[in-house]
Amino acid sequence: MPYDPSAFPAFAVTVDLVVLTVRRHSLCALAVRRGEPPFKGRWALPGGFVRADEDLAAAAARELAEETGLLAQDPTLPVPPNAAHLEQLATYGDPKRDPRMRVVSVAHLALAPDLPAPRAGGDAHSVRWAPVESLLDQDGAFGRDSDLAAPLAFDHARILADGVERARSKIEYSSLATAFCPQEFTVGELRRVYEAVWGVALDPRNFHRKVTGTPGFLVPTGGTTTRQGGRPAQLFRAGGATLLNPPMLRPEV
Amino acid sequence: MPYDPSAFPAFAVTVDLVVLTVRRHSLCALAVRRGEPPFKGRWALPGGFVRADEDLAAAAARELAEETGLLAQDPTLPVPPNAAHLEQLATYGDPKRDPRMRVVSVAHLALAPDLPAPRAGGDAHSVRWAPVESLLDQDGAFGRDSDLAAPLAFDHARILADGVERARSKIEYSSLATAFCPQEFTVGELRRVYEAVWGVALDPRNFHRKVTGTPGFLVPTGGTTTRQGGRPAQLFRAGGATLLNPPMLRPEV
DNA sequence: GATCATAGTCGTCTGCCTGACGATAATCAG
DNA sequence: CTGATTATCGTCAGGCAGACGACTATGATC
Repeated sequence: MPYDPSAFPAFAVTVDLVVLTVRRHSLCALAVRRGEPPFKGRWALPGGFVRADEDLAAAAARELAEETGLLAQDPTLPVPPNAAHLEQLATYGDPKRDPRMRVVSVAHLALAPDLPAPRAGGDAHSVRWAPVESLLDQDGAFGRDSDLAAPLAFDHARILADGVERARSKIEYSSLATAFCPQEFTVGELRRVYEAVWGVALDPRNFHRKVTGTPGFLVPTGGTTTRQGGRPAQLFRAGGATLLNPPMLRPEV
Repeated sequence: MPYDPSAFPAFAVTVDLVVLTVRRHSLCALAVRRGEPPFKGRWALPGGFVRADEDLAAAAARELAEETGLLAQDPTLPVPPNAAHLEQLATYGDPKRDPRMRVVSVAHLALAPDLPAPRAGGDAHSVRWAPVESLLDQDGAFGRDSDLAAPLAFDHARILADGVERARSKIEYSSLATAFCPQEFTVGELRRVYEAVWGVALDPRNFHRKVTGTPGFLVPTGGTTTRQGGRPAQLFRAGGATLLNPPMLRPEV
């Protein structure tokens, strides 16, 4: 294990972000259009270089804020209205993943509520929310006329797929699905998050029983809302519980 | 997102290994003694630089083979007798984690059966299996006379703790516990793996019912053994199933 | 060889949780 | 007022897990 500082290969280190949200009953990811080669004009995940004196999580939080205006959640602070969950996903370092040089990318996963306003910064033509199926669909089933038909740049399709799978499995045994909801939400809204992330339909009655019967998962705020139509629904906030036991298993195929 | 190859900070990238095994009913990790500063003489996780044209997984497999003679499992090949499970764990990149320079370490988790022979290569004084509790015990409860009393070098205690937690949670919902067993093993041996990893006692009858009743988890080889004493036990191999559904939840506290 | 300790294997019972689904409640659109 | 929509409560059967009794097959000990 030689440790001569001049005797190691130099790498570039980046962070790439899988930013997920639920809009219109569909799981969407943030994509940016590349303005330079390689893959110029293609869609890619947001990301950028880690600075020389910057922690990986800090770099991911900075990129997230630059692209979306969202703040990474700090457990020691009260939750601001534009907080997103941020966690490290995995690291991708295939020597050929970037044709120009050796780049190791530490991918992060961010889960955000549906943003009412377009993102701060960046122009609307080069950054957008897109349903994950269309981003992952390499065969162009979403139509040749769509500029989303081309696969994502670099190995970003793989990174996105890994991030989606992480989100899908993690909401099974944690309360992470609330990260997709605004601060106050109804049981039905939370159920639609599960349905969008898993791509299945859930029984509203059993779901209601499960989430309201799990101690610490939801705390009622006392208010009600009819924003979904129909009978007014109770509003809840996320409770302190982070681990669901027993988990809510997604339905079999 | 500027991409000028000369305009990015240079990082060193290493892989560190959390190699776990079960010996004498106790979860143990591989530790190496550092021969040079910083942290000279302290115990650390095995690891080393990623080579200029080497994939991260390949670097981890190489280090694993160098330290233990174990081969990383390749799903496309028949399982050799000295195969170990290897997966990426997480990446650690605090700017101050190495006092000499900026080093980003991609930690990997390896699960291996108890090795009957000492490791090939390396001398016995600088590499050893140690119970994870003693490695993680920073307060020296294992005695000042033990050279294990000092905490692990760098942020390796944190990495080890993350690896142990990954292993603990992953054997809940996967068949990964078989990676700690030899190719053929009994239900009782598998149960002792769970008990060692979780640090709890499990009911032998319920455990037997669960693992033999889960399709694809275990396949009987037809043989029996009495190496544990008592009534001869059936021998099994790991089946094709990798996901346990429903999972085997570890008992509450 | 009888006895004992040890480990493995098969059953039983009870309670909890889930999936399926009926029924009722409270709103809005016509 | 009627119907559509969503929320919420209840019921029931099946599956699974925890607790634990019973029996089996070996080696060790007397």
